[in-house]
Amino acid sequence: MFSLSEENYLKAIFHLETAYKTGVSTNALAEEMQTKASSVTDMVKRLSDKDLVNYKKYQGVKLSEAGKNAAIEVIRKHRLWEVFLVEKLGFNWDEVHEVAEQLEHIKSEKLTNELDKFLEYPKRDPHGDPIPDSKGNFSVANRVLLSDLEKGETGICVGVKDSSVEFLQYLDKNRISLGKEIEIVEKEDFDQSMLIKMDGNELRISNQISTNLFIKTI
Amino acid sequence: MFSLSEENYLKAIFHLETAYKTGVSTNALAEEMQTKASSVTDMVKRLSDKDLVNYKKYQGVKLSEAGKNAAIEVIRKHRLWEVFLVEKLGFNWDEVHEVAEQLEHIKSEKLTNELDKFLEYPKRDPHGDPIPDSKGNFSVANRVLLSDLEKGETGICVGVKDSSVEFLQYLDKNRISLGKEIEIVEKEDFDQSMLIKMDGNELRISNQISTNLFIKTI
DNA sequence: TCAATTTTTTAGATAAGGCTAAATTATTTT
DNA sequence: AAAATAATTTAGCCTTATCTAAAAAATTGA
Repeated sequence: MFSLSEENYLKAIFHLETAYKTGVSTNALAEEMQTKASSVTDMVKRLSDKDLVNYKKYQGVKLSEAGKNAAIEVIRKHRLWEVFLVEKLGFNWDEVHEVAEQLEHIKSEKLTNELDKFLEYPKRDPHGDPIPDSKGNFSVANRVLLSDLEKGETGICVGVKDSSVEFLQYLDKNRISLGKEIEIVEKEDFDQSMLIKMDGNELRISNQISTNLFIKTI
Repeated sequence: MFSLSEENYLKAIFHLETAYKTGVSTNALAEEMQTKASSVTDMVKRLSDKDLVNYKKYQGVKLSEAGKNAAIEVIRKHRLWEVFLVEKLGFNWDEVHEVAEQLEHIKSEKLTNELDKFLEYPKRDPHGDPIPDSKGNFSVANRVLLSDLEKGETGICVGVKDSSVEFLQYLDKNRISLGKEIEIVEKEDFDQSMLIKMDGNELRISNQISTNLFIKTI
């Protein structure tokens, strides 16, 4: 079994690896983990001793097969608990992250799998992120950013890239939620802001918003 | 907030205090915590610095009001999660302890209270132990041990004192569960074993069994 | 009561995980 | 290609929670 700290590092490395499709630098990992580079070096050595990562001095770090499996297991638990909190306990999607960060470290294979069953094997968490199944398989999304759509195109909102409380509350305030159909009425060349149409209403959104919304085109 | 270790100590002190209605000795606490007396002394000093316990050298330890509240909160969470595991995820009553030991440390008042609501404010956990409400109030049991009943008396099984896997599995094997009506057919003076009647069948049980079953007389 | 025994505390170590400051290696710039 | 800058690692220290061994206090019992 892995310690809480080890699991958090593995998860962070996994996220950086998939986001940038490259080895992860010490500094990037320190930034992600909100800690110091020297602490990262220490931990990365320990993970390397346990063969959870491949690490060579000054050359960053990559997850091994075992490390990747461990990271995916943590992510699976995190996302299942998020579904539980929203679907069963009535949490809002901006309230679940912190609690799921704790719940994701509970060690019990039976618990994870029974929870999965209880939730009827959800495919996505409340932010639209895919939930790995018990074998670690992700349903890979074919989704694009709203900012990639052109004037006249239409799509369905299927996920958020940024899942900070602030962004999620902005979306709530503007009635944007997963499943909503969005049409690009106008796209401003100067600042990339967009006028969109949703539920028959028009709404102007900045580039910072449209680059954080995942869309499935129809 | 308290560390995992602090919470476990507070819980252990609470259990020993209520079981023996007296201050808790270093050795007793070491035994309960499966650790060494010297480790207990260290921790007890830390708890005392935080005013969670009252401690004087060589005189054992007692929970302060704050310490008692913290302990009850952990116990509340433990027992609510046990109900969740059994009622919602289909765990058996001998499988829940280990997982609940982890879940009891999750910090989120909202989570605890929403879980309580989701479970419809259960009064007792799967072993018959009372669940404190959000204010920390226990429904105190008026229950006796099966071993206290005399020949001819009848009662309903309402809880177990020992909730080890072994004992619980023994009970399952013999179809003894909470809510069952039990009649004392015969009581053996020599070894205190009993012949009991349950569901129309007779069963002989040892003193070790009857001193670990809580009964409500009718 | 005073010696023997038991209980509890102190002292000194250890391991995980983190920090700061200094040293070292890589990468850019000129 | 040397100098400047950035990234990374090392060294040494801190905290929490644990341990063993030894010392001290409390209790028991002859």
